[in-house]
Amino acid sequence: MATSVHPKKRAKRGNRSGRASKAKSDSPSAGRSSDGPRSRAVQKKRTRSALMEAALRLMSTGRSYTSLSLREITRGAGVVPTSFYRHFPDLDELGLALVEETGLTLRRLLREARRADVPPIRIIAHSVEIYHQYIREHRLHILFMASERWGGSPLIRRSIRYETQHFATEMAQDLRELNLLPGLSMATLQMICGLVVNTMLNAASDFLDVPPDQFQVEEELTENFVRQLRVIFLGATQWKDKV
Amino acid sequence: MATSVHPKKRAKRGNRSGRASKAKSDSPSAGRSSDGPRSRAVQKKRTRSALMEAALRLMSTGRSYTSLSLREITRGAGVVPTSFYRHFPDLDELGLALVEETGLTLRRLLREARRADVPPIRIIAHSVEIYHQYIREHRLHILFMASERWGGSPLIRRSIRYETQHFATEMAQDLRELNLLPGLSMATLQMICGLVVNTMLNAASDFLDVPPDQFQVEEELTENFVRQLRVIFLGATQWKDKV
DNA sequence: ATATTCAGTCAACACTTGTGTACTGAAAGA
DNA sequence: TCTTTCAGTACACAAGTGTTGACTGAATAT
Repeated sequence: MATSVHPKKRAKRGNRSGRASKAKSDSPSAGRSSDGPRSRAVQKKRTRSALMEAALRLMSTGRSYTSLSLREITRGAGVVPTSFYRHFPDLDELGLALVEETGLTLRRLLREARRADVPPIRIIAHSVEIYHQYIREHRLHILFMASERWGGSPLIRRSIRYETQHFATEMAQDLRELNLLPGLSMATLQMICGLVVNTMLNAASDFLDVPPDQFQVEEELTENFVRQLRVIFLGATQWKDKV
Repeated sequence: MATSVHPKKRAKRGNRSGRASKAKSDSPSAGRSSDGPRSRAVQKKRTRSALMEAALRLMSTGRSYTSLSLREITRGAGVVPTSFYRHFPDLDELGLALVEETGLTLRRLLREARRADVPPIRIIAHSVEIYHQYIREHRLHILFMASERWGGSPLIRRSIRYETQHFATEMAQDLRELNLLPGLSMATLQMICGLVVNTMLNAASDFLDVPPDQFQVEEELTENFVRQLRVIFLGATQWKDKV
């Protein structure tokens, strides 16, 4: 307050940690505390996911995964830095675990959207609703996926690419089975689904960049997203595979 | 004077460099060397762009901008770390300068593609060719733009978003003037161009992740990109604005 | 000719970083 | 019961970080 005689320092990059972090030593707080059954295996899993969760949490203020440090993450998980190596050899490996976890829930999303017995005219809007809700529920995972897709680590990038391609493929198969877009080759369906997935992730990123209380903006973004999907599917119905 | 109680805490960013980085001292090498006219102003500009160039160069091996350190950049520019502040108050500000520079060349691209008097059937393929070449020429700038679009710094993100929106708007105006897609409202054109721009940037990212000698893969990606644009424009021609 | 400006340098600061080695103590295995 | 395993800790180290303040000397301004 009064002490800010210093010339205005520019807001630095993302790092707003919040904690004054006077603690000189790394502070264990979840290490081996009070509650629950303490079998070795479950405790290990617990810490492991505490680490993953901490990483996501640190990203939730707009920072990129690559800019997180090992120490920050362990600090956020309430564990001493060296403990990290009991779970992952590497920060990259933590990232890969996150990708995998996200991929799992993505597939669950697809399964849910799949058994939508709604009239074909409503199918886009309905899927978007599911997706919309999904984004809110798994906010941080999606954030991670969408922003590290072209982020700093080549390994993570590759892994995400694999996951999204897989996702697109499954989606293409669904389209085929539901017999929407009849007469399109699998390759074409795949191409279209790739476009859809990209549009989904872009929309998610846009979405997650607005503070969660801006209802008006959310509404607009969703509207725009639905329209873009409409354009794509409109184009898809007109597509003729060359023979 | 100046109570030396600096509350400055925030300064971290990951450097997971891995390289051995032998250079112990910061090495000036472009500071005030040999060639050319040395007026103060031009020399300043020279160093400034050396810094920007260094940042891009460091990113060209797959690292994200947010993970670069100030010292790395100055080292890459052949200048002592403290010199940085003569040009930018901040790493964010360097990033913003890069965004601006990229935006300029983007607009040049658009101007070039605009005066394409090719038959409408060829217009997509032709534009893609221009874009393709453009990506190769400005590889690093595009890389920066496409990957920091959802990268670590909120400021940079915002700035890139602004730039791409601007780009989409100009593109929409072009479409209107060329009278392709007649009968679509400006809002709809804007929505469609937003989709196109996203697709462009996604394609660029995919593209830049492929080592530059993989001709086959490049070909495939381009093909896919063209097809996706076709779907979009096909959809656009079918679109009916509600009245 | 003299004074001023200011891009770049230098040395030092307080701090964070990743990781190695040795230790601890409770859970699991015998 | 005794022994082994191993998640988490404590401490240490070399190396990197952003930023400060004082200094230098050539290009400008007077």
